[in-house]
Amino acid sequence: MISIDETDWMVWRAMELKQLQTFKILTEELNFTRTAARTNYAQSSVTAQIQALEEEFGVKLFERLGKRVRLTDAGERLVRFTDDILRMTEEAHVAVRGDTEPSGTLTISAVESLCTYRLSPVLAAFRSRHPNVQIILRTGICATMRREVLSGEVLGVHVGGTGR
Amino acid sequence: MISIDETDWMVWRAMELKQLQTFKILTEELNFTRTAARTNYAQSSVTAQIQALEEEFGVKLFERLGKRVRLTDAGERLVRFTDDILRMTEEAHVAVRGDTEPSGTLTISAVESLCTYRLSPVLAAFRSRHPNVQIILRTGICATMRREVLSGEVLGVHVGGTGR
DNA sequence: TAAAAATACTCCATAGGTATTTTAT
DNA sequence: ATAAAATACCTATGGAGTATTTTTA
Repeated sequence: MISIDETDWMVWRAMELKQLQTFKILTEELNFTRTAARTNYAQSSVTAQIQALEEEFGVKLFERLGKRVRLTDAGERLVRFTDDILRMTEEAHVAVRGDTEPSGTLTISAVESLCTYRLSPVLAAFRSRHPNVQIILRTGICATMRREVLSGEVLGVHVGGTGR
Repeated sequence: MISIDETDWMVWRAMELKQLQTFKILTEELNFTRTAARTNYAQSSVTAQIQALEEEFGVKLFERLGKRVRLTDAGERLVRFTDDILRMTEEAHVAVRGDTEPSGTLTISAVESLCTYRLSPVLAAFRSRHPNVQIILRTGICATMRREVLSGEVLGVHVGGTGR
């Protein structure tokens, strides 16, 4: 006789913060398409993420009533936790960096060739490490980097002062 | 003049629960190799996960002193959050499933061929959906499934009564 | 019939593994 | 000399996208 139990195995954890973030926004929007827009996912990706959560929990989180989307009871229960969990991850970010994190403004003067070939990857790395530092490039145009920034090749950076 | 700022971008969220789980175990073990064993990752994967966290936070979480590994101050700060975050995800699992989740013992009698070719994938799926159900197979040996279970092909299931 | 979610499929980034090198004791 | 972490490299998985179908108001 073979007995299968799970008591001394860690529960399989497929749920990820990324999904909880999407879930949270969907609870606000109650609309997959708008949620996709807000999260920069495709609509089908939102569906997939929510389905993955529903599969993990073994319950439906939303009722799909044609054009109406409603939270189920299980979804209501999850919402309380996700708010806390996501808030706590934000706090962790702040707390862990602590005081050691430089902030302020960094102004860099450079000739264009240097800027093009050397600086942009360095800045991308620097910025990912020190997001509280405002970076100002004191050079003419630096077309290549500007293109990279605008096209999103340099992650999470954008050219300021031009609207938005 | 090009000005780069991040103020109206959502903070990039790369941190995932999977990594926090590994981080937590590493804080207990203070040893990458043992952590790999406990988490069923390769040692290099543990390194990669921790490095990803360190990159996201922009600080070292552990001091590597040759054979000694120690938590940094930043690591100490993170540890408080991860405990809460991970505990909360566990609670979410329980709460969301609520009363709708079946529990108890499921006993199945089957001939060995059925068990081998049909049952084991079904059971794996069933079990991932209903982890509180104890499954008992009432057949002779069912060698194939036993092998799958022991070798980990059937995720998170193990043969009970043989001392872990 | 229109608006929204689910499905089918495709692709590629990357998470994770293996093998090796580096490092500190 | 040894034990442990980092690195280099590769591979396969699955997350995310596009296009399409299904659904129901």
